[in-house]
Amino acid sequence: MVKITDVARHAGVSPSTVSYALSGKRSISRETRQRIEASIRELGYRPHAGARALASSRSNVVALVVPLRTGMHVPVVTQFAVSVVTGARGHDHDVLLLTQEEGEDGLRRVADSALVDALIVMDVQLHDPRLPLLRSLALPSVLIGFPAEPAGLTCIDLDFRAAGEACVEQLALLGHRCVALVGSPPEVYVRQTGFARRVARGFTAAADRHGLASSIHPCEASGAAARRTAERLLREHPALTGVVVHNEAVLEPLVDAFEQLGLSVPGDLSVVAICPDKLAEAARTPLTSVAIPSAEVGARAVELLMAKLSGAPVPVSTLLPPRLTVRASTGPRGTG
Amino acid sequence: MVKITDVARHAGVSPSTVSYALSGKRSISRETRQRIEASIRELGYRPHAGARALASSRSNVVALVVPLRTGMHVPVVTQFAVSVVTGARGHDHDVLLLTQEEGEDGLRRVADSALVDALIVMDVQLHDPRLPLLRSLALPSVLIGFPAEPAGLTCIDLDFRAAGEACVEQLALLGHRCVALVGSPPEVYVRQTGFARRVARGFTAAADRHGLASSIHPCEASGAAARRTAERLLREHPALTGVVVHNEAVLEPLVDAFEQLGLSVPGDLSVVAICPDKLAEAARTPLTSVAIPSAEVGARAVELLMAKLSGAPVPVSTLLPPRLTVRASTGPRGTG
DNA sequence: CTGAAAGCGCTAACAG
DNA sequence: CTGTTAGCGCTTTCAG
Repeated sequence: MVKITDVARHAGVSPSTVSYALSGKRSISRETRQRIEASIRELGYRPHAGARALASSRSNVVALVVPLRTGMHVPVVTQFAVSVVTGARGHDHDVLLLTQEEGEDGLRRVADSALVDALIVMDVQLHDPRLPLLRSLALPSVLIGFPAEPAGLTCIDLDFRAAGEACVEQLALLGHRCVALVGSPPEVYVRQTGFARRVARGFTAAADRHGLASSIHPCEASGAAARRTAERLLREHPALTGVVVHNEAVLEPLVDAFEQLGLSVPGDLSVVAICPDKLAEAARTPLTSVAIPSAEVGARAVELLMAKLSGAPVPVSTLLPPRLTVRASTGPRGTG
Repeated sequence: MVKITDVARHAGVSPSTVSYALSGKRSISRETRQRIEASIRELGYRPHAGARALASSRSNVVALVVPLRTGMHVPVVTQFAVSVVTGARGHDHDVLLLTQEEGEDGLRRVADSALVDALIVMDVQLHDPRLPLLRSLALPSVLIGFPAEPAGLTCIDLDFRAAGEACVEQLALLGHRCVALVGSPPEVYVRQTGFARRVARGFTAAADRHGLASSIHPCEASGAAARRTAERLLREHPALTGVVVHNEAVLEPLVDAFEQLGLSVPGDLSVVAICPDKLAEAARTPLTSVAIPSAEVGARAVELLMAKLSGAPVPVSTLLPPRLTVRASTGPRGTG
């Protein structure tokens, strides 16, 4: 293994100079730096991560805690994780992958052992048991999703409330008077996941504001459940002409079900989804949708974390504004 | 921060004794060990990962390189990653997440800096550019998937050739005489991914062995492509009664298309999938399938890696035998 | 602008 | 069965 003293000798300087050349923490004459850089390249030097972490109290690794629960849309989580890795690499950090399963002990373990020097936690619940720990930990952290009480933390997410509102606004604009929200599976609401509730709140608030009749329907993530939900909607709300879907798994099955029940989309029924753009575009009937920008959330989360690591102040809350794209699944009421 | 000397003082022993109590590398009297354990608990001691890595030349971290290419089924990759993390934690290791994007440089970086002490690489191509590096690296590695020449490496995967064969055997058993394989998207074949080809080989070999007419059809991962493929199959192969599908994204759309074209499954057409059991079970018509056991592959990969880390010899190749489960999508020929 | 030297916290000989 | 001690490779004062 080639070490810093090897490079120093080869370049005819002291180890500390090599160290400073690498970190940029003090100025080095142009000539010296070039000699050092040449030596590094020539010898193939790579600083020992452990030694560096020991001496500097910085591991340059961030932990990413990913959820494994049912009801989470896997591609969204994955996309997010990938953008975190990419973003972290851009700041010379690596990413340690932790599963929800490890819980608070896992967080404490990687924090106390100085394995990582910051944390990104996904899928935060309204009353997440990890919150007290995260607040007390010396390490900076960024949460994806909003707990009931974000004070003392740093949280980021799509503004799901505004997303729910935007969907209704769009339907109202098109003249619809009776709308329904097909939401996440019941267990997602039960375990008090913030984003599901926020969509529901925004949906209801906007509907009330515009004087629309509205109802909310949690839905399991299966084709059969989608079918049942569609039947129930038509039976219980005969005046229904606008549907907001916040459930990736049932997007296509739901539209299929409506059509098999004799309704055309968007002729008889307009559908607005809250989902990744990719999904909305790929649907047989491309769906008008509010994007879930996983990659952007991931990138921003890393930026926030790096800011905190460098001591910069960051906002407690970062809410990304919803972006609605009109596609083929919406139209004015009564076109059919 | 509480360090090993604090624990040693508190327990009235030397630091090395604490270290040995932790590692188990030499025997400690029952009484001493208990005193040490009590002190550790009481003080909340957690060894500094960097210091430990520096002194022991072991980071207890393994790198996992995940693919990001199109045509990979995201849930399969994710499931695999999760089982690697879980397995690694079971051996007191953590997992560093790397993306394919980083390529060979990324591998070299984490290896040379001693950030990790072993590698798991997914989605290995037949002539993967990382192979020479992996062969030359001092670190042990395990590959998911088989390159053209696995000598000098450690590879594990489902036996996709046998999987392709098993599907055909099942169809032959049911009396089918003309079969087709709907495969991965064309780009997967083009970039020479081993598993796609192996399925095709097994499929063809078994068909020939049983005297069945057979054909192979790569298929894009979209509903529209599934529909086109279905139409084409019926047009070009009117005698077709058995279809093997190795493409998670088109499973449901393909069956839907067949039915919309007037064929019943399994009445007129039997369908066998190669996909995760979950998908096969969740389909509207539960699909007879050969399982893609991501979790098992991940767990086994970790076991192989840990064996290598401990110096034990491991086989170059580990092929998991296919497991076929009969569900509702297959039946004897001519039932319709 | 550069060097010398003192650790960072832990492990693993070596010694008993 | 336990203690002493010499590093592991790097960063960062302190000194010049």
